[in-house]
Amino acid sequence: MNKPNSLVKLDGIDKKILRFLMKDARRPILEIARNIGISGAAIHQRLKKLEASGLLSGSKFVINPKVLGYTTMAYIGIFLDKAMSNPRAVKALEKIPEVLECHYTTGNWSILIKVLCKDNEHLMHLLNKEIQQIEGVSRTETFISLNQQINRQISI
Amino acid sequence: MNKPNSLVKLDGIDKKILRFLMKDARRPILEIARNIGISGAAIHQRLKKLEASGLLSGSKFVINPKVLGYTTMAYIGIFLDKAMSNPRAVKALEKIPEVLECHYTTGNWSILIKVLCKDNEHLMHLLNKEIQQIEGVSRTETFISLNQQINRQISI
DNA sequence: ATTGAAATATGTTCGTA
DNA sequence: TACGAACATATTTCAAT
Repeated sequence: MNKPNSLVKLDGIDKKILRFLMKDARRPILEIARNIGISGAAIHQRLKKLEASGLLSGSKFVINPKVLGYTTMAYIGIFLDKAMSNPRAVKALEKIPEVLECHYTTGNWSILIKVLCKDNEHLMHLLNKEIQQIEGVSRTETFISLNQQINRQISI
Repeated sequence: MNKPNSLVKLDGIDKKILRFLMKDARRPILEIARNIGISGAAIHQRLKKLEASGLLSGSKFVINPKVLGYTTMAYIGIFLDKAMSNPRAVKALEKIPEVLECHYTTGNWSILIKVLCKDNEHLMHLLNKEIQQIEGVSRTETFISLNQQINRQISI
């Protein structure tokens, strides 16, 4: 990792390499090398530098939850009692596998979470038996995603 | 891809393989093979089957936007005029690279989007000069993520 | 479904420019 | 930085069980 506030500068070749790998992390380096007309060793060296800079935080296999029967995604705004500390709430939310994201936000709520459930019944159970049961949670507002139309990373 | 409504069943070995690759898409298959005590050829075959089933939607390099100076993430609820069709709004949003996610949601708004900006000024510019300028957008509500505390995929 | 072995391709290191 | 060559690993295919 690099120093906290140093910004990384990418040249055109870095960007080309990253665009390939952001779309497909398993794309062979040598194949990318042939595509952009540079040696594999050079790409290898650049990737090592980018990793050391902290820009690359890893790679992931992306799985399609629908194929496992998870078809209901929702955002839930959570109001916490004044007494309830955010870290304790987050700790409780971490234990719920359906919770994929958790943000401490400005605005109406204390916390905004994204959840993934099999169906509406599963979501209802999650709300009533898991989320609402967390000590300090006073009220929730749920927004079901009927359709996710954009899903991408930062563009470089 | 498999047939629309067929659900995939994973056995323990599939899950082990996927857990490795969901954490690190470039982990060599042979290394996973040695870890779980099965041949590389067997893993290769299982992955091919999982890919054919539609469960694997690919792999991605994950980059850390902070290192590029993008430190402000926000969710924006968008109210659309009755006359405005969702698809046209989505088309306009697709052209804005700061928009990382877009959901058609139940509840207050028509659309909920996630955006990534360099700072608050950038976010303000995005709101006033880009989002609000889209024809049919009547009002927005912004929630800045002060801290993302959970970020993960479905657990298998 | 799984295996080992063979053939092919890739990852990695290093000396040099 | 980039290169090519050499070496170490990994991927992929296949016949056999």
